[in-house]
Amino acid sequence: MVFAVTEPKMSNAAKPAFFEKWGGAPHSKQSLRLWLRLLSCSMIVEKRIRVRLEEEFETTLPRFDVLAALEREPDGLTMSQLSAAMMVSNGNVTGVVSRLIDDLLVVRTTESADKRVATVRLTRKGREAFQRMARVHEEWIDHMFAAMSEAQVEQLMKLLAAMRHSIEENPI
Amino acid sequence: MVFAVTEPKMSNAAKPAFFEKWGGAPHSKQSLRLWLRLLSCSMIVEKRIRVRLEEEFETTLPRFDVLAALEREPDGLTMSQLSAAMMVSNGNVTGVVSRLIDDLLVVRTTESADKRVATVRLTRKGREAFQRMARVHEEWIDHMFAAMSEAQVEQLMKLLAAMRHSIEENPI
DNA sequence: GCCGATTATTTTAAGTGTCAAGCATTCGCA
DNA sequence: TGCGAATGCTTGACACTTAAAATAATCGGC
Repeated sequence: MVFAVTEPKMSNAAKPAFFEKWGGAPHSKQSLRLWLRLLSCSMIVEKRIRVRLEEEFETTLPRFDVLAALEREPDGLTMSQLSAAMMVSNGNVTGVVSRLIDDLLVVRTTESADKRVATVRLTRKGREAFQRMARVHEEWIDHMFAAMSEAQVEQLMKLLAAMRHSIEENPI
Repeated sequence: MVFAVTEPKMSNAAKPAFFEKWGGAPHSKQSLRLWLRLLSCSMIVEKRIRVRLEEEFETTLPRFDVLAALEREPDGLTMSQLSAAMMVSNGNVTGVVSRLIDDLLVVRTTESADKRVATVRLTRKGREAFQRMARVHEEWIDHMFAAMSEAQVEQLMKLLAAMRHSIEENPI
């Protein structure tokens, strides 16, 4: 999981102001603890999904993600659109798509006037495979979060939105 | 993950096609949304840390994680303990540690009575390198979460603990 | 003491991820 | 019209990740 090209990077100019303001404060330790707790939740869920996708469908998360992105676009996506949608590098998408082509789940054509552009589309087999997986995938998630109340889920949604705001307002 | 990427935009056109078609009970849809939101926060922070570790220290997150685990154990850890601590496979640790040895940041010895066991320890250079990185790493995290109030952080800690409970009570 | 089972670790194969370099193709502009 | 720059994509080198096979050392029962 590494950053894609599209993510804006912070200039060094923004750094000093922050370090003086926050460095070493008690808030800091708590931030680190929060991050580690968030990360462990995320990693546990993600690993389970990976294992189950492998066990049930003999597939991987990146493959599932590509199919999910294409399922929403009947007219297909170019390789660049796909890599932007998945926030992974262009070269990475090439490999994942190649393997999906080998399995006849997607097709790649160059029907555009611009012969550089490759368009990727789900095949019927790919669409059916994805829909089968997506249904079960949602059940896994629902099951894992079953012990949380609606109120907790609501509250967590709000706080994560706040976190995301904070992250995006404060790029490193 | 595609889900993480597209999640923030899901209030637009993309949502109905996927969710209304495959969503089950309302709680289910909400669980999936929660997971996607959590994942996107986690991924953004993680990718930033990776990029910054590379830019500032020419190192990677797995290497940093190994050093962090060893820093807490002056007597070192065996390869198995290390792989358990990092929650990654045994074979994976072998490669990361090998590269750290090449850089003289850790040492691996077989001083135990049991000659199968390899013990890994930080070198002085490794300890100093880690401490330098850890200080800045904590500042990055603190900076990214700076816009959140103490109360929000507290609340989020509680809710994530609840989530973790739910996940562990409900293995897929 | 010996031999099979267990344990610790490494190796291997395949997939995922990055960046940088390379190859076509197309665009922009003189 | 033609030529250098920009664009879309693939390839290659390297790191990380897993599961499974291989290797090596120890343990246990006889």
